[in-house]
Formats: sequence, structure tokens, C-alpha cells
Amino acid sequence: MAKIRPRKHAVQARSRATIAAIREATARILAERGLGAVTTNAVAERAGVSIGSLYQYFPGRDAILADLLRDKLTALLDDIETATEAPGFDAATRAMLTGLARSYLARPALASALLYVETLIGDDAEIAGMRRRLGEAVVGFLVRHDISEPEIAARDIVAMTRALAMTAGLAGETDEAAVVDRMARAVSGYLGRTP
Amino acid sequence: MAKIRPRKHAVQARSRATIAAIREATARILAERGLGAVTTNAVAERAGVSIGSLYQYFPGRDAILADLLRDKLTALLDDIETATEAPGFDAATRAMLTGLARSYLARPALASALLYVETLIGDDAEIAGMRRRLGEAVVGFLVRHDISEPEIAARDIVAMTRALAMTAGLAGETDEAAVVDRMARAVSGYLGRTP
Amino acid sequence: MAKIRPRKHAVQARSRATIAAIREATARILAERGLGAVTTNAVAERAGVSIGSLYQYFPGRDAILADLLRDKLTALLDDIETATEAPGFDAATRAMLTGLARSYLARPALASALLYVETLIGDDAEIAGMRRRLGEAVVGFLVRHDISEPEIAARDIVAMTRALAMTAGLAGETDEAAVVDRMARAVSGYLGRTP
Amino acid sequence: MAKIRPRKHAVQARSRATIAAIREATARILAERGLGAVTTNAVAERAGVSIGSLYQYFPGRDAILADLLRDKLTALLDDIETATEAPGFDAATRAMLTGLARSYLARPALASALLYVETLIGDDAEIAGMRRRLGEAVVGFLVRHDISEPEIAARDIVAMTRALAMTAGLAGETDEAAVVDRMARAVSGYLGRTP
DNA sequence: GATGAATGAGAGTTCATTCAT
DNA sequence: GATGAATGAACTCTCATTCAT
Repeated sequence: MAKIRPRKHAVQARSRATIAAIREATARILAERGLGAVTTNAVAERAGVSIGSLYQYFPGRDAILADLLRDKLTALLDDIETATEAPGFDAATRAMLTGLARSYLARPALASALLYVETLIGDDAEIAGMRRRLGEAVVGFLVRHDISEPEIAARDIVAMTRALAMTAGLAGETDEAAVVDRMARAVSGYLGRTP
Repeated sequence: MAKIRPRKHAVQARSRATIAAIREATARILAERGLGAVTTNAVAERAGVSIGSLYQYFPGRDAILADLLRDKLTALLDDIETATEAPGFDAATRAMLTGLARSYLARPALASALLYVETLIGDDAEIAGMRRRLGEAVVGFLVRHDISEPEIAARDIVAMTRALAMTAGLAGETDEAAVVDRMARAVSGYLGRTP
Repeated sequence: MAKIRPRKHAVQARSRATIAAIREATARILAERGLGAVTTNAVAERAGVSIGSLYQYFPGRDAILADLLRDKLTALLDDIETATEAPGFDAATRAMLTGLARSYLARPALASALLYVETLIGDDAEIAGMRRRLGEAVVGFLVRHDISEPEIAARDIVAMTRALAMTAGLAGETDEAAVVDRMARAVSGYLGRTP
Repeated sequence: MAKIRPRKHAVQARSRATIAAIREATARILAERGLGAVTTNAVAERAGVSIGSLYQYFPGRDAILADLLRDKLTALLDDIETATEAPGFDAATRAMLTGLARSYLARPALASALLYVETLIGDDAEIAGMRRRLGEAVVGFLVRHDISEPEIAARDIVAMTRALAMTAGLAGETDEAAVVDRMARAVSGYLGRTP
């Protein structure tokens, strides 16, 4: 992937609306028809914006995708960092899983596609940094609670609960608490601790 | 996706070798550089075959991808159907997880990309049938062992253990037994049964 | 090329400053990065002017280029017409060559690019008129001094001395007198007269 | 300018015809309507070839232009290197000027446009090498004949005689010998030697 | 007047697919 | 059958120009 940094920052209100429309159009197409359908022309048309305007704000298709990904990671990271600092193993675990569920249960098709986009990017400093901080937050939490092999456990837990939430979302589930319950059962079994 | 059925030719040895080369080339490019890099010309070149020959055996790009996916699902389905018929809950569970681990631990980048390809296809009867049978095998197994909400449980278990195996593979792990152990802990916690 | 006539506005001081800035920005970009880099947005930015203002004063990109070309030709024409009216063949020749050297030795990259621009315009009455007057001045001079085939000689002399000066300038030479000396040797040889 | 190296070398006769058609179409458009009119689509259409074919053989517009330029320089270089090795100052001079005249008198509009293209390229090793060898051939010749300041003289002579020939060609002249005569007069005057 | 967001024609380029050899 | 040259629809992106603020 190439040219990922955004082009200019919105000053006027009109600009901000244009950027928001482009982002939302990209998200919708990505969720509904997959990465291959995300062409700059399709995005511009869906956003009700000319192709020229799209290029005023983004240097290319990949930059819009990276923007969406950054947004998603930022939200998740906020949730996870807050959650893992909560006192008490059970409460913190539950908060962490709730954060993951929220992130992947809503718009699961989009989340799934963005997960694939993430594998294609790989060399953006900001995104890499977020991924690292996300991992560190979970690892730190596990270390504080004396979990053995915390790096592997963190990786396993995030991967499997995320997949569970996403699959549930794709199947149409919306009851966050119910999904978190199932995630929690798996995690407690995995860690050998009963939350 | 369009034109997914393979062309019927593969009778002679040379044909079979050509087809295998095309498939392997596609798999490698898919794993190494992603779906976007899988162009028919790139595949033909990597396979050491002319673009004309490629079209002799496959009606188009998507048919090669569908072929890879069918292969992967066939192998997994065989493993899972055999495993779930094993006597004893614990042994059957372990066999099932071993099948999943084998399928997603080896060539995890390819498996990950094929998982994404699977979401793009969706309307191929054979693939849909395989997915259904895979689900039914797991659901049937859970029903036979009195697990409540077996449809949801089947979906959750497959999703999360598959993700765990794939992530482990992407991180470079190759010890299948170790990965299966972790998968098993999660599953037993999820089901509330100690295997 | 299209829409070449300047817009009539340049009355106030601010206007004149804006126009000058646009012209100079165009000249610099043309000299440094070639005609292809002369885009209206690039010119506006370099001139520190909004794109809207640029179109306030010029009907389009080509009009700015035509303006630069007219300026250059006007200056050259003044020099040449004055020079060719000087008494004495040698003094007049030298004055004429000095005019050419001055015009093409300073900012030779700009001069070279404008020479190319000139071939692209071709249908502007004012520019065509200047070219004609330039030719007539030199032809008249040669006629007055009994040079045979004055039309061809005028064309040859201007072409070759201009190229010599421009090339010298591009090579970094700045000593006008030295360049004029070399031009004069070529001209005297060409005409068979020793100045 | 970017991507200047040719893409693949013609194997079949059909390929060679396609390449020739693309080159000739480019040359014609360049001569008739200038560099700005040389678009890949225009070239393909004029060549009676699809745009895809153009990109099979050239990585982009600039590569076709570079190809034309290389061809022109190769032909000129052959002529000049042979000419400057001729025994006798006068004969060698005349041969050299004949080479220049031939190169710039035929298709002068094309030659003029290519001269502009040359200023835009600048960083192609092969073209730079040719320019260097061209200069060295003329400098060497002047050195062998005891001309003072041979580098400057070589530059001046090539620049001015080339311009003379090109201008004559643009004016419709075709009599090579007549043009060479005029070039020779200028050169002998410049060098202070009567050939 | 000045600004700069928006427009869209058109240029560059790729790639799935066909078909003459 | 195999080959690879040719095709052209579709995509990415730029830039001259307009117009609401």
C-alpha cells in the first residue's frame, strides 16, 4: 500500500462534511461489497462528491482506508487502555471484552474488511504504534495478574474474542452482554481462572 | 465473483501438472502479496505457463481462487466429519481442534487470505454446501453431547479457535500440540465442561 | 493555445503587484521545471495568490505565458530596432548582437522554454507582428549594407547567434562581451565581411 | 521525466511493426502539434494500436520520447564520429556540418521538439553518455587542429550550426549543400580559419 | 475583490480476457 | 493444445476552470 497520510486538514465546515461523506461512503462500500469494490470513483459517487474533491483531501484510495482503520484502532485502544487499568481481574476482563465486543459487533462486515486491510498496510508508523500499544495494554494487564506466557495469551485472547464477536455480528446478533458472556467463558477457560 | 466452475479437461498428466502449477502459483502470490496481487498474468508467469494456457484450464481468475478454497474446505471437512464421529467427548473435541489447527496453522497467510476470499464468493453452491456440512458436523456433535444452544456454540467455537490457530501461525508458531492445548482450554471454558 | 489576451484591470497598485507576482512565479517555474510544471495552481501558490485571483487577472494559463513572451519580444525588439539604425556596419552589428546576447544570456533556461512556447502559440496577432518587425529590422539593416539574400541571412544570423548565446548562458557563462565577440566572429565569417 | 527504459524487446514480426507504428505516430504528433499533444491515447490511436499494446512495449509516454531521442542521437553520433576522424581540417569540418545538417534539416519540427525533450530528460545514462561522446568527438577534432578553447568552441559550433539548419528546415529549405555552405562560412569565421 | 472548495473532462495505466498464429 | 500479442473497459489521478461564500 502506498501514500497513506492524509492530504490537508479540514478548515471550513464544507470541507469537513466532504471528508465525512467520503469516509462514510468508503465504509459502506467496504462493508457491503468488499475491498475490490472500493474504487475512488465508486467512493466519490456514493459520497455525492466529485472525484476531484476526493483527491483534495486524500492522496489516494489507500489513504481513506488507512483513515478508517486509524479511527477504528483509536476507539478500540481508548477502550482497552481504560479497561485494563480497572481494579480487579474480573471487572477489568469484562471491561476489556466489552470494548472488543463493541468494536467488532457493530458493523461487523466493516470490521472484518478493515482487519484484512490491516494486513495489507503494515508499514504505517501510526497504525503500527497503535497495534503495539494495544498489545502492550493487554500484556501489561496479564502480567499484573500473574498470568504465565502473557505475550502468547494476549495474542490468543484478542484474536479469538475478536473473531467470536465479529462472527456473531455477521450472524445478526446485537445483544452485546450475551456475546461478552460467551467471550468471558472462553477467556476464563483459557486462562484457567473463573471470573 | 463470477465464473467459478472449473473447466473439465484435467485428464492427462500434463494437464494435471499445469493445473497444479497454476494453483500453487496463485496460492503463493495470495499468501505473499495479497489478493490484489493475484492477477492472471502474474499467476501465469509465476506458474511458468502462458496466459493462454491458464485460460485453457480455468474460466477466469476467480475460478482459481474458488478452486483453492474448495480444496481447503474439502480437507478441513474430511478432518472435522471424521473427528466429530469419534467416540467420547474429549477425544472428539481434541480431534476436531487438531483438524482446525492443521488447517490454519500451516500456511496461515494463505489461510487468512482465503478466509477473506470466502466472504467475497458467497454464491457458489458447492462451497456453500461445504460450509453447511461443516456447521452441521459440529452442531451434530454438540447436540449429541447435550450442549445447549448448539448452533451458536458451533459458530463461536469454530470462529475463535480458527482465529487463534491462524494468529499463532502468523506469529511463526509451528507446534501443533501446543496450539491445540490452548484452543482446548478456551473451548472447555466456553462449554463449561472440562475435557 | 487559447485565450491569450490579458484581462484589462491593471490599474491599481495592488493589481499591478499581483500581476507581477503571477508573472514572476510563472517565469521561475518555467525556467526551473519546464512547461509541464506550469499549472495554474502551482503558479498561484508560488505567487502567494489564490487561484481565484489568478483568474481575476488572466483568462487562463496560456495568457500568462503569452504575456511573458510578449515582454521578452518587446524588449528584444526595442534593442534590435535601435541597434540596426546605428550608423556604421560594424557598430550596428555589434549593437544588434549585444541586444541578442542580453536577451538570451540572462535567464537562459527561461529564454529556452519561451522559445518553445513561441512555437506552440503561433496565432496571436501581436506576437506575430513583433516577430515580423524583428525580421524586418534585421533584413532592412542587411539591405542597407548591400548584403545579398538578406532574408535568408537575417534568419540564419538571428537563429545561430541566439542559439550560441542561449547555450553559453545554460553553461553558466555571464561575460556578455566575450559571448558577443564569438557571435561577431561567426557573423562576419558568414557575411564575408570583417567587422 | 520518469520511466524511460523500454519494456520488452520485439520478438515476433508483429511486435516490431507495432513498435514502429507507435514510434512513428509519436514522431508525427510531436512534430505537428507539440509535446503537449503527445498523449498515450493520441499516440495509440494514431498508430492504429490499442492503448494496451502501447503499454506492452513502453512503460509510459516518456519512454517513447526517450526512444526517439536515442535514435536521433545515435544517428548523429555515428555521422559526427566518422566525420571528425576524416583527414584534413576542411574535409572533416564539411563532413561534420553535413551530418548536422542532415540531422536537423530533415523533419526540423521533430528535431526541434526533440531538442526540447532533451532538456526535460537529463538523467538517462545512455542519453547523457551520447551527449558526452558527441561533445568529445568535436572537442577532440578541434584539439587535433590546434583550436584554442576547444570546449567552448565545440559547444558554440554545434549550437549555432544546429540552430541554423533547423531554422532553414522549418522555413522549408531542403538543399543540404546550400545550407552546409552557410554553416561553413559561419564556422570558418568563428574559428578564424578559412576552409 | 479575494478566497479556496468543488467540479469533471481527460490523461495515464492496469489487467482480465480473446484470438490469430 | 500452446503461445503471447492485442484489446479495451475500468481505474487512478491531475489540473484548468468555476462559483458560492
